[in-house]
Amino acid sequence: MSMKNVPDIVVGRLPLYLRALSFLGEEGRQVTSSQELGQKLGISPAQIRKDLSHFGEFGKQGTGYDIKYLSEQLRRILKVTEEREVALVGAGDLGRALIHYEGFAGKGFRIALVFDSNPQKIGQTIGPFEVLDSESIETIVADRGIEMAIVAVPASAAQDVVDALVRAGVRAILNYAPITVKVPAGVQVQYIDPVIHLQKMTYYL
Amino acid sequence: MSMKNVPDIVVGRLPLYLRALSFLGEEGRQVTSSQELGQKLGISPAQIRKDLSHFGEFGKQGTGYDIKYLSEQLRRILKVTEEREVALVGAGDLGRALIHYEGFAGKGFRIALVFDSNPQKIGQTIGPFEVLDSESIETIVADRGIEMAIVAVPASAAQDVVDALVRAGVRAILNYAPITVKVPAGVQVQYIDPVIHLQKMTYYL
DNA sequence: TAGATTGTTAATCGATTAACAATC
DNA sequence: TAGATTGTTAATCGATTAACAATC
Repeated sequence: MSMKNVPDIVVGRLPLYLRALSFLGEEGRQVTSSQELGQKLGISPAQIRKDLSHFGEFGKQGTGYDIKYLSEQLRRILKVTEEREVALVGAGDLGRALIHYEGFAGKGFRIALVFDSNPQKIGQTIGPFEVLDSESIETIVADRGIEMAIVAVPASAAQDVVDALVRAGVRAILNYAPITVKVPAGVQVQYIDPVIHLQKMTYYL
Repeated sequence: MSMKNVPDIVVGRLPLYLRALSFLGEEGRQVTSSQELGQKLGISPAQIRKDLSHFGEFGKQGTGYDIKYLSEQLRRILKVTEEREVALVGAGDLGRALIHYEGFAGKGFRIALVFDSNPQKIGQTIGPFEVLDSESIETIVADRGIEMAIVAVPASAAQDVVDALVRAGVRAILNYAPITVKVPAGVQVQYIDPVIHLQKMTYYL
């Protein structure tokens, strides 16, 4: 199904295209062009057309791209047409923020389980969730067939949590802990660390 | 002061090197090598040496790098030897999580001001902060000479907040709102959006 | 038709890697 | 010394851009 050999960096831009298209759609727009998208995203029009050409032909010469159609195609390519269940580990401040975050809806994800290892938090109710014991990650996540997880625990706990998730069959992890974790081949990890982003910028100040 | 023309992508890796060195230091280690760092970060040793060579010579043949010394040099290069004050806009769940986040300490940043536009939140105390009215961003941030900010408001409010920050003299913004914002040349923006990271990974599932 | 914009090719540009002399 | 690892060069690899025929 997925095209032969699309560079990672190209795949990484598709979600940005999809997000920009969503905004245009919400503004009631019907069509757009590689030029307009590029303008909004700070990416050259040529690059956008080249990126899309890895997956097919989605535009019309002289007209541009139908926003709804291209959005559908990108959702299909990215496999976010359905909402996937995501396990969240860590019910601290960040975990709570993620539970209450409304930005997942309609973008392909839904938090389905929440774990924490703190006995004071286990059993507690946060939003629509009862916090489960992290000890049960392996059994519950595996039973439910969940493939994605978000790790929002302290750095010291992150590797153990990731190991448990991997044993449970999770194949994609978004890690908020400020540590590079080890995972077997075939398991993907993405990192979010505000310090890293801030430090990148101070160099240029 | 800053070296001629170091590629962005190289600058972007320096914080990762610094973070890895910090961990090694905390483990009591004295020296490391490009090979070990590469192993931990999933980056080739040659690339690490090349990256560092943009800024000087920090290692010893046959031995490797003194962890403390290289850390100091990287902190100097990244300009995170002192703690910079950061303005936080948005005192919702995410804002609270950032206020309570302990990972900024010692990494070069300290949240110094917190703003929100919700009258119910203004004046409230969160951790050590009184929440200030977003209307006062321009005056207060400018008075205090703050150059960096974190935006943790809904997408619909983000551009206005960014505009106010820019008018206040902020030159580096970490934006958690899922929207690409417009800023004048000379102002940097970094983005954190969990949906984007998750969507990148589903492609490979 | 005239104007606009795609998809694609070829050229350019830049980043990564392999290899090794230098040297600790 | 022998072994290890740096800093750097040159080669390779890959990504971006410019340009344009095709065509809506």
